[in-house]
Amino acid sequence: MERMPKEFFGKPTLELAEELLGCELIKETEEGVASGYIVETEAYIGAVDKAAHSYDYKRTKRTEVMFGEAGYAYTYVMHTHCLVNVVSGEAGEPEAILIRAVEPVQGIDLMYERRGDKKEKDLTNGPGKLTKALGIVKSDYGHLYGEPPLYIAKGFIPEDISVGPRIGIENSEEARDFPWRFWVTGNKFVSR
DNA sequence: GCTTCGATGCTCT
DNA sequence: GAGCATCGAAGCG
Repeated sequence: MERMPKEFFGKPTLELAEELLGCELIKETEEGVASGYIVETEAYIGAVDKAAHSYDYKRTKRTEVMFGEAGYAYTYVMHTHCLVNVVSGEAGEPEAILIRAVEPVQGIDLMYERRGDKKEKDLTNGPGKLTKALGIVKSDYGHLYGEPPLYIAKGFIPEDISVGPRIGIENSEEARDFPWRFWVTGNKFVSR
């Protein structure tokens, strides 16, 4: 297994969002290792994106990590769920890539334990589901991807990639139409 | 304190 | 497969 070097994350956000598809996202815990291939991502570019927490360079305790260098984890707790992003873009630019879906690879038994007795497809086909399945928690906030317990490694090369508008941001005016969602065409673990 | 953020997992069909 | 109730934390004033 080959971990991504920090330099991998040092490219434009939209480009990185596409290249993350097929990469393996790995989380190590005391219970064991769980991982999955990333099959769906969304880019958030705070400077122009009303759907982002960091819109208009709004700097808070929560968005702070997005202003830093690329390659760090931005975990965001919403309700009972936890969503995970990869910080991208130049330092000072609040940009990140939300991981929306993965395909289970390692520790599938562990995922069933965490998620309950569901179909395999339901383990990780949503942003809140995959964090629970992999055991990603709020305290992973600010962790650098590349070091255990949370990191990204090479996976597979997607045959075909689709691009389209993002999901769940209807209240974000023109930002809702930005084609900043990427997914592996035809993969059944994509959320929809 | 009140508002603001959206996904999950029911149920019903 | 569609509609709806429900859930917690952070920001802001």
